[in-house]
Amino acid sequence: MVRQNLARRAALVDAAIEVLAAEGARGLTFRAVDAQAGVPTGTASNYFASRDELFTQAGGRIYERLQPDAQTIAESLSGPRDRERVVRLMIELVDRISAFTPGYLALLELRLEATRRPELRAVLTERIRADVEANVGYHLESGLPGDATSVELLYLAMNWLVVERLTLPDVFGEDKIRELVRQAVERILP
Amino acid sequence: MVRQNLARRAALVDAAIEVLAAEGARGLTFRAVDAQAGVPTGTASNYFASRDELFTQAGGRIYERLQPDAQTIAESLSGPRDRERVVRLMIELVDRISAFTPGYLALLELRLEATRRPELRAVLTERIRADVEANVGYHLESGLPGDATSVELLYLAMNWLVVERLTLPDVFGEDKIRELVRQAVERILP
DNA sequence: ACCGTAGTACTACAGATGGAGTGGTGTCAA
DNA sequence: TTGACACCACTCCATCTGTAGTACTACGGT
Repeated sequence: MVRQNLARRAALVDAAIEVLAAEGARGLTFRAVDAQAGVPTGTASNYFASRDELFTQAGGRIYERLQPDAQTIAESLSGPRDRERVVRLMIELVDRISAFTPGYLALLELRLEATRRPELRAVLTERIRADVEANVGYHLESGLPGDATSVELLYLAMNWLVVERLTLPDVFGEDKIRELVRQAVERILP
Repeated sequence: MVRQNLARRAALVDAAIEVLAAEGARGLTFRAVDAQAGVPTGTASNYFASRDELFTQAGGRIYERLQPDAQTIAESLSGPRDRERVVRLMIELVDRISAFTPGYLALLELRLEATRRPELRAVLTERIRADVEANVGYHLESGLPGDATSVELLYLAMNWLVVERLTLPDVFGEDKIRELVRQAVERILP
């Protein structure tokens, strides 16, 4: 029988994210999720019909957890709308993502797994397209400098910057990363 | 006994790259390499002392195979040194990487695996740092427009663009990708 | 206060897969 | 003849899935 305990279901999905980051996509098994969540063996089996469901639900959940909280958004809407503000927003973005390292690594694992699972690919494509569009829309409405293309280019650069930082931190140092964020904004924005 | 047949060893490393792309890091096993290379079970065990060695050797090999060939380099050194040339170089870069999809996907798998294997992390850090430096050096010496930071920013943007293209091709379409390459160059270069 | 029922938590087991490591045999060439 | 190698076989071990079954808990009805 499929279990309905929503708190436990959420805890299992969060555990799945941790497992993805720590063990990779192929390590995402019912057993591993059980262990990570600290619940008895067999529990995840009772909550998810298949591994595929584990992947798609993790993919749906990660984006919720990577979003800025209300306070961060509110702060970003105050003050001058200049390039310096965008620099600070981007630094905040990179730091926020880095603070949820397992989530971002899990997202990369899911992207790679999406090349093998059509259903997961559909979920991620939908989420990420919406995220990019939301960022563009937010940026344009807020009166910050830069057009849609600027936002997309910043999206590209910031994403890979985070990849570098999280996977091979010694390629660029911390200082260099901050500097690259600043330079990216200053050169990409008109 | 450790085997010395270099041709076969190379074939096994190349097979390892294919396995990484197709099965993920955790799927990189001696058995899987044997199967991919079409050699009898147990062969990879005779050539590599451990899975770790398989990872590091794959990491070392991928970058050789992602480099442009001599002809491409020669062509890039002829003609005018303007932004349009850089646009074409970047499009060539993105297409060349996309043409070796398993290699790039394997590299992503290796980056993720590097968060768990210090030895692999050291190898990749070394290779990638050298690659970035080489690109910067090449760019500056060739008289193309743009400074070191420009090259680094293009590196960031192009890498994630390839990630998008290879993992979730429907987020941006093909045309959009070309357009983003062009826009990246035009905005990042002075 | 009692009891039945539904939904869960937890345990256990059956069945199956797949991989690591190693030893041995046959082959070929110097 | 000797050394290196291709190929094959076998043992041991770790792990996963799927499901059945038991124990617990809360809650509504009486």
